[in-house]
Amino acid sequence: MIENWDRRLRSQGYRITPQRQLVLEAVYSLRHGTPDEILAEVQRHATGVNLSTIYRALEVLEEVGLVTHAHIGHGAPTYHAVDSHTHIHLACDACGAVESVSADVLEPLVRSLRADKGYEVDVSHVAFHGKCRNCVEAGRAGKH
Amino acid sequence: MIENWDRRLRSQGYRITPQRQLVLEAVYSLRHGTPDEILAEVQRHATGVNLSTIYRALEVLEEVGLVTHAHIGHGAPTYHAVDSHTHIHLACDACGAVESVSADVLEPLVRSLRADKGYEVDVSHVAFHGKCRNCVEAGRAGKH
DNA sequence: TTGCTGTTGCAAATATCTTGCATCCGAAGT
DNA sequence: ACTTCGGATGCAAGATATTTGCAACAGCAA
Repeated sequence: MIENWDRRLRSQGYRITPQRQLVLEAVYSLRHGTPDEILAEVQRHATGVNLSTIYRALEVLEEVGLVTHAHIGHGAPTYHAVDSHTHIHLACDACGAVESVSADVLEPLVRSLRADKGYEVDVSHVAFHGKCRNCVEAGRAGKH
Repeated sequence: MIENWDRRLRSQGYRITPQRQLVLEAVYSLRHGTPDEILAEVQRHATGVNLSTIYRALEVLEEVGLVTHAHIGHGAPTYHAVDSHTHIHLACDACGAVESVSADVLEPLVRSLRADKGYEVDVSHVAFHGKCRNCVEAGRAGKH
């Protein structure tokens, strides 16, 4: 897990709690997950934790920059850890697979949007929809 | 509105109904809108139309390629017409504004993802999160 | 005009996320 | 270690968003 995650919380006036640590660990062990999935993972170690606590913990962890989320699917945001290696998501509408690629591929685009529009892309939040190699080759339709 | 929209429906075995036409018109007149907004627009002409009909109509219209949707905000997908001018959305997490830019800016990226990963990006579905020029300059925080 | 079958409206069911509140507990000060 | 204060949690109810079952309705091909 990340260095000094507890410092990050405390320095913003937040407390260190078992629940927050569990949520952060869950986000790390699942490489990315929805609040629901994170709840399930957390509950493997602490059954009593409530879903609302997951939401509140994720909100705080995001606030201090330990996790971010991206909207990959329909309504369920996907949270993932903020680590050294920022990545973006390629979601397949046909089979549901999600692959990650380095955010470096976005650099030229990010630069041009900044230059032309003054718009700052939140890179960690980027998710593309489309079809993965397998589904393209199999000619599968993308039902979303 | 698009040429032969009714043909598109009928050729896939769907029927032409007033509701579907109203929804399609609404999507055209709002340039993009959530199911809720589309309902409101439709109801300016036909009060009795039900929200579930909007959802079902959008599903069918998307199926035959007359509209698409992108996930701009949290849970609310935004639908827009499939017309000659494909565009992508730049959403501002600080002020909520959404601007559209031509999808052409994505071309190089799309090509490289296709070449390197075999992944086909659904361009009409792309939405970026970040901060718009105004909010960058004002130093506003992006609360999502 | 008729009949087959896709469509709609309505209400109820899901799914997802948020909030009020009483209780609990982290951590700073002693 | 003990106390105290305010942030954090669990629970249940509420708010939003979307889907679905079903009976009545309505395209449209013959």
